[in-house]
Amino acid sequence: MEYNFLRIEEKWQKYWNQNNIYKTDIDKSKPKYYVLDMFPYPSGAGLHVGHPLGYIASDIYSRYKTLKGFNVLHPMGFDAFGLPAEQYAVETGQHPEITTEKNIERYREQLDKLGFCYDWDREVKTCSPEYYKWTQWAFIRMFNSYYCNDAQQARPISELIEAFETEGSGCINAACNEQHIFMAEEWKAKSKKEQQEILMNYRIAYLADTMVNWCAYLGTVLANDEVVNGLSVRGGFPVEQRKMRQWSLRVSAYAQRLLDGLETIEWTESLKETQKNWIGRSEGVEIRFDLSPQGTTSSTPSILPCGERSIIVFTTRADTIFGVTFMVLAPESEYVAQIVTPEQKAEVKTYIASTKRRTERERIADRKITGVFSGGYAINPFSGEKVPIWISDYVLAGYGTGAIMAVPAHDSRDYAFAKHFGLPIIPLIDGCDVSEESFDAKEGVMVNSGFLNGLTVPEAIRKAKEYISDNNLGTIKVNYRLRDAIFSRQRYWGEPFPVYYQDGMPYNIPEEQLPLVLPEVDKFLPTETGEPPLGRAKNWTYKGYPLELSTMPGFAGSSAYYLRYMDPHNTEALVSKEADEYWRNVDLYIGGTEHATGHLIYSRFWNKFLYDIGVVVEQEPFKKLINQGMIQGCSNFVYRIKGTNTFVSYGLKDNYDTSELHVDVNIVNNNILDTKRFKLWRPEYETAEFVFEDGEYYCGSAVEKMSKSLYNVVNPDDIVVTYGADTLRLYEMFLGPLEQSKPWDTKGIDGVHRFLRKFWRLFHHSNDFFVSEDAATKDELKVLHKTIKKVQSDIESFSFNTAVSAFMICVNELVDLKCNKKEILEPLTIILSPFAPHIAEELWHLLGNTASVVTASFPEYDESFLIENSFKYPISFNGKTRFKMELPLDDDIEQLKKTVLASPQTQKFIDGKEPKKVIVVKGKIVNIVI
RNA sequence: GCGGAUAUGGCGUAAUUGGUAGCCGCGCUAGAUUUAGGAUCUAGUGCCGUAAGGCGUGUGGGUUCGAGUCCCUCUAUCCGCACCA
Repeated sequence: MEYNFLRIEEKWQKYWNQNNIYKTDIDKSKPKYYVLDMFPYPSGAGLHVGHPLGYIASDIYSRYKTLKGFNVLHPMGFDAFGLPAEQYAVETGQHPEITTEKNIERYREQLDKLGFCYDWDREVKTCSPEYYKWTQWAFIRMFNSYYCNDAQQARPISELIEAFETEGSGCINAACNEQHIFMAEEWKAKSKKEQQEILMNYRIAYLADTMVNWCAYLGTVLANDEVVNGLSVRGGFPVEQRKMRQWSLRVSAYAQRLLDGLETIEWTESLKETQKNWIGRSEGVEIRFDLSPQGTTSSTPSILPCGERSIIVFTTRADTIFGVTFMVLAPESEYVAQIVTPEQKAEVKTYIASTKRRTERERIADRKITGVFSGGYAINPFSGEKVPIWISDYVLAGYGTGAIMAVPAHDSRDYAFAKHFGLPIIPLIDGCDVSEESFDAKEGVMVNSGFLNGLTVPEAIRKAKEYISDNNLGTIKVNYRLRDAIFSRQRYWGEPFPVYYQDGMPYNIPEEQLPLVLPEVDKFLPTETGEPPLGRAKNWTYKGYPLELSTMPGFAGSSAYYLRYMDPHNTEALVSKEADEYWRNVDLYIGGTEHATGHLIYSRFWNKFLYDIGVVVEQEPFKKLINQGMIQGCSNFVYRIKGTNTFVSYGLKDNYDTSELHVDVNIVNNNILDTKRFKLWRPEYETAEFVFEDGEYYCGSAVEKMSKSLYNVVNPDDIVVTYGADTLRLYEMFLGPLEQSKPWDTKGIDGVHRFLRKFWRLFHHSNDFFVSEDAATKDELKVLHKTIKKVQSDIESFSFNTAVSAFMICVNELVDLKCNKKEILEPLTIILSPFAPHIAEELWHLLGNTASVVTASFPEYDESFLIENSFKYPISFNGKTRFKMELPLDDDIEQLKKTVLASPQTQKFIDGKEPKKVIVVKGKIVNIVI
């Protein structure tokens, strides 16, 4: 009986399915373990061999944890709202739901073939109303909450209203867009609409005019993480900055907690670093520069903050204030209008118009130094000097106060600007040379700096800060780069906002009337008047009031899905208290790095919000996170002689004028082209001729992204048919460390497949399953215990490649020992089962066990047996290892030394002399110095 | 520019965490079996050398009886952030 993987895999997949082997329930008698994969977006292309890498790893770990006695939650679902299905709908008119369902079905089929242990009863789809009801629900809660900076948590908006009614806004320290100062009486005198407008400033989900990334081609706004280098991540279309009225989530209020939380979770340093960069905390001061009287237009009354004629800037280098030689405002800054003098007005206007025309992409592409003098001056608060105020687009309106103090000697951007416009540069650090470039490092001793002279930079920063707060020149302030997340998308295929408009102000639909189901539309395009597709829906109103026309972005549905898996069918709550308190959070999360600044930030924010309002018990959603590497494609090329249909082999291509063409990797083996299949591949190659090299046609190769258009996609279904799911699983793990990216290489798969067949044959004699009931020998037991120990520690450290190797070594050794004993096979079956569940299950049953192997428990290894029987310690002389020696485990070091020194091998090396030194490490003789 | 990571045979990788560098697999070489191919089995395979031996973990240095592993220098590659004041 050969190893018939197709029969075995089909049989057991059916059995697991029918017997609900992977059904999970709350079981308080066992410790829980929650293993989660980042759920996929079901694209039309289906899975390629790269996708399952993380899924295989999480499946192995889940099965292992189950064998270890944990109650393991291992669910799967689909992130089903999104642009591709909608783009397809726009082009074909087919409803995105149909496309999505079809794709999900295909994904499910492919996943099932790999033998994963998902509890499919818990499947979630973000596009189903039962699911997005809770996305909408969370939105309403955010809408009805504000962020209290004192308590550092979200609080109900009703508390804010109460405070306004009793004490006015003075006592409130809350995250907001714009401070409003009013007394309780003033609040009460305001109209409902005015009150709502003020409250909108505080809500965690709020509507505001914000600068957004507008992608005209996609017809929607995008979040910051969806834009890279001024192009949309999806599609690569240009994105411009535009002011629009949009929903946003006040993620920035959580910046510090998002930062602090990183210290409590086991993520890789690089991922934490990425998030730290994205949050971008910087400590500094906000300092006030008063305007020089002749520098302002006397006709405009000042409405600047603090009620004074001044500019507030943010700096992390308070120590360099003596070196400020000019100031710069962002072109969009609200200060600009106040400061520009009549003489400069025309020039400034022209400049601002020109910066507006430039997209962000252009600004990044050609870093031309541009700017214009405003005509105004400010007073340096430290030196009393008068400094000119400029306007330039190198200062960002969205960060800090949109205005900076420029210290050209110690900031490279200010330096470039100063050189370009001929502004003075004052060096402040002893001995630094600023004739060619600025000195940006935070080191050295201060000079030219009044009361800071003689201090080192860190000391000077501290002292300057002290001086500023003592003299009421400004405040100590922490700034974050993290912005609020723009939450509206002018698209169809997303969650509708549970919001209607009355008198121009938004109000939420009552929670008990959720879900607000996505309406039908005739087309998936914007309306003729430029409204989002929902503008086409009939009766899209609530109690006669118009409903919001935007939908939520992709990250809305993926932000709390891990909670829904805990209690997926609950119609009363996102997750029940009981389920949440049992499952708590994800113990192991596996997925790609591409979500570092998107999903993984939003999810953490969303979770913290739910924590604040008492829905969840854990502050962090994902305790441990592993980023699996990408599996790249290995493309092959053929070389066609230009103007002919003749193809020349790789080694000879330089003798001809050729063009390089991608060829389907599935008709290439070992870089050798199957010319017959090549001719059949496409009609135009039917008459192809070849110039061979040693009788073969060799292809060129390169590592590229796995993609349909590069003909380098390897489909897991094909591998499963040829080798079986168990081989694919083992091979993907064997390829290398989980976190590393690596090219797919079909060549090596034979080795792994051979191993499984060898293992199978070891327990089959003349076509029958055969195991011996004899007791195992010491050597056989040693092989077993060594393997258990190694595989266990490898799984626990997620080193699955070495675990597979260990198993292969084990089988080789058992073959050498001709061991086919039940006593050995039974535990081996269990430890193999996470990796190759089908063959393990088959052997398990052939051994006469009826219950499924997943209910067995992971075998223990016997440490003392291993120690007793693992001998051969290396013995070195003068640091050079000469031989291995069998030594007993002995605490008596003196006795050990004697044994070693007395041995004939040692005598040969020390040649009768007395050794100078004997070094013993961990109870073993290691080195003898002669 | 700032930050993170990596560097070992022809290739993917391993090294009990400071103790025989190259496990396991691919590939390659030779042989056995087979009508042939495939499959299987046996032996070999870091480099130089007929051999003895020597050299070897990106570079240069250091600590140590002993370094792929620890410290410093440089180099290369990959990733993240980037007019963030």
